[in-house]
Amino acid sequence: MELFVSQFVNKIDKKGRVSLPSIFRNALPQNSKNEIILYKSLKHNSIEGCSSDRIKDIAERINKLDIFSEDQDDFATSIFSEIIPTNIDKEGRFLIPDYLKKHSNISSKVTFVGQGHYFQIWEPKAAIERQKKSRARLIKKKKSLSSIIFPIGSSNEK
Amino acid sequence: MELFVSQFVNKIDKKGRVSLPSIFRNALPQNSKNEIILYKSLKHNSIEGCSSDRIKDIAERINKLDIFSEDQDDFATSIFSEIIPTNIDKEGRFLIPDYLKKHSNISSKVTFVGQGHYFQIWEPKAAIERQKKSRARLIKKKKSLSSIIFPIGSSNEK
DNA sequence: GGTATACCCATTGACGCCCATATAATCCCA
DNA sequence: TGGGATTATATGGGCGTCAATGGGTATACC
Repeated sequence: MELFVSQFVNKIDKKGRVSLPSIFRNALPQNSKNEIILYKSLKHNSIEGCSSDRIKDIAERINKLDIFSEDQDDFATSIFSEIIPTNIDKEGRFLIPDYLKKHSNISSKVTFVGQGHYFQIWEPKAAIERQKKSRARLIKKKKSLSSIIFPIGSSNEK
Repeated sequence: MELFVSQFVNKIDKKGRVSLPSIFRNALPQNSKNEIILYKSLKHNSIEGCSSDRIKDIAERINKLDIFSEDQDDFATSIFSEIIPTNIDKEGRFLIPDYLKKHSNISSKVTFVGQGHYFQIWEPKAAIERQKKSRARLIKKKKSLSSIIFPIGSSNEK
């Protein structure tokens, strides 16, 4: 399966349309190239997107839960009600619903961030901030990890 | 099979008619696009709706329960006694019976909430409340039930 | 008759489809 | 390998279609 990788900044035009980056379009499965699914990120003020195939997989798993169970009800509400299918036009553009724009402070430009099986849509400045933090966290983790991996007689270089 | 997904707020007109959202109409099976089944939610002050095909599915599942069990009796009573088949007109609108409106405090507007194989109809403010709670619960449950929701919002970076 | 519901038609705004252009990327051939 | 030619991508805008809504009227049922 193709993955969503790399990063792109695109404009939102007067009509609210924005181009899905070409290589993201190519990463969509053959049978559903004209639709993507958008939803609020559970962790960030950003939007996440994926192919409809991916959602169908999840839907099947949820539907295998007991129809009268609490879990089934919770998942159904949290997931099915919060996802937005969005059509991609012949030029590869789509519309971002207003409430998702608000959620992520998006106005005139967006940054697409590949995340493998899905991608994120950020307000460009927020995307940069997020990247900095995430990088800093990684470096910090490496240090603590190295103290575990090389606990004794490790080089003292910091 | 098509699923009921996403959310829509629609108006109830003077005659009591309300449009079933277009993508919900499309999600109905080909053979029964002009009818939906309405019933009280067992859990909430909301209405639930689905295609007549789904009712047939549920009927089969109930049949498979032990015919002398209490569950069988309870389900049959609570489900089949109170469902309302409702016609959809040429413009895609239908009428919500008064007693269902009262049950869910509906007056001039409703929120349609996709739940996969079925959908809910809420008084708009109540819908927002319900969504907040359910989102909070999902985030809390995320880790223990990650096998199901992993595909969504699954960046595991902290 | 009075009430309720279905069908028909009209309006408005949003969205999809089509075409156009500029810039960037790629190709191809000398 | 250089440089013009071709193609692809991102973007802009016109216009027709459809969805949501409003309202008139016919039909049915009590």
